[in-house]
Amino acid sequence: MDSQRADQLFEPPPAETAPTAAGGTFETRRDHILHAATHVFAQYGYEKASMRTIAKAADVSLAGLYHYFERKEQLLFVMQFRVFSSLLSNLRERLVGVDEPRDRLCTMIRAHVTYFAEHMAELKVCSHELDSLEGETYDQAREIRLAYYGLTREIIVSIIELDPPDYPLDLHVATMSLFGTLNWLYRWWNPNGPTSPKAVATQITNQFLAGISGHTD
Amino acid sequence: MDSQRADQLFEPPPAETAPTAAGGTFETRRDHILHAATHVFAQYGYEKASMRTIAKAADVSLAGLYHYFERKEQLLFVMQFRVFSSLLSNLRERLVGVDEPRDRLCTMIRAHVTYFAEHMAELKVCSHELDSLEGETYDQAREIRLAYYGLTREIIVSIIELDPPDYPLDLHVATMSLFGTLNWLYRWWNPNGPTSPKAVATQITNQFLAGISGHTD
DNA sequence: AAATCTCGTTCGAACGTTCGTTCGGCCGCG
DNA sequence: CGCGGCCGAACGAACGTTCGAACGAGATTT
Repeated sequence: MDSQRADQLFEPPPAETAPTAAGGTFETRRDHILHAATHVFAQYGYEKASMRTIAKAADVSLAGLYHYFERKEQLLFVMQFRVFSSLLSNLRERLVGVDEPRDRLCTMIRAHVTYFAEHMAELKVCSHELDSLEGETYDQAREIRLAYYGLTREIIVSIIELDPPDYPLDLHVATMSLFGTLNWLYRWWNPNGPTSPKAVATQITNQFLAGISGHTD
Repeated sequence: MDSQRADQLFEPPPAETAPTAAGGTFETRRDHILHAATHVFAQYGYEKASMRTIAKAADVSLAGLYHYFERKEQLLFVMQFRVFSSLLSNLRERLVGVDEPRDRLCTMIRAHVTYFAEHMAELKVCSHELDSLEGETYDQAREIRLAYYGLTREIIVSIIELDPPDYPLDLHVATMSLFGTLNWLYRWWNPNGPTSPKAVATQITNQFLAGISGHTD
């Protein structure tokens, strides 16, 4: 139970344990399994993905899988928690030194789209399986999502204050319409297809900026 | 098998069969079950929703449920097909006589948001369970979705031609960003909450119009 | 140096439950 | 009497999870 506490998820590798495993340290094997599970979740969906399928994808036995993760839910939780956390910390890093509100939004969207392009399966699962966690695990994942939302909303607020649009604009609606666009990407966009990450990020930024600052003439 | 052919889904009630059922005609009971199933799908998700739960929600026995729908998949398919069809036909109706491209977009968004507000569970399932169908049923549902997409895209095209934006704009990206905003509504918007359907529709319209017609000054 | 022990790692096999689906027959109306 | 509507009970399969044993390498004992 406590092994799912957030503050225990990023412990540094415990000194120098010598593993007999075929892949390296405990953490390395754990990451490998999590990575495999993520792709199975992305392909089949959380409910339809079975522990047996995940075990095969990770090249371990069914029982061996349970040596690294106590429950199926833990696979989803740890994955979501890591992704949301790195998404947020990555955004905070990139925003350092960027002061102009419009530049900050541009940075946020580019960071998100870039992260998506590099971690498609992860973000697909994070977008699609938001409600598959329950109880405390759901609350913990939700907490980070809210921080990510809050940060984005503040950026939008500062843009609005700088240049109010002609029409009344609800901030929650504006923020969620941006997240809608971003979180829907996994349904149609292939980062390796004809439309480059940069092109998508630029257009979404332009559209959204013009949308909330725009003047309906 | 053939009972899932699209053209057989909207047959008028077959003359005057006299049902012994507690609710009326065969079609009436079928609709009642479908309605109950939709809400179970919306609450639990398609995979996690069991036929037993659906049967209880519809107030029929498990075996009785199979008298109206051959397979679980058929419940989802018929529901999706009906919703997409009425969404499309409803939009076509409302667009009759509306010629100004911006008015047509406004009509489209208002129609979609209104439909969402009145059929929340249906659209939630349609948005979230797009990949839960397989094979021919998936293709049939996809076909109507594509028609809906095409109609929306054409509206956007005509707006662009009327007033090109300052920046290069990919039409597919623009259309999908609108659908992203609309299809993400079910995650956060409550039509009975403080933000009215009209307010949401108006703001999404304003934002998107300013977004694709906007001039980044 | 050999024997014993410890412990993290791995697995085959099974547990109990729930799933979608089916079958045989009961009921009541025309 | 016949037949569509309906159901209790069961089917086989798949699910998440558990258990006990085997394995191998390092530490400890003899």
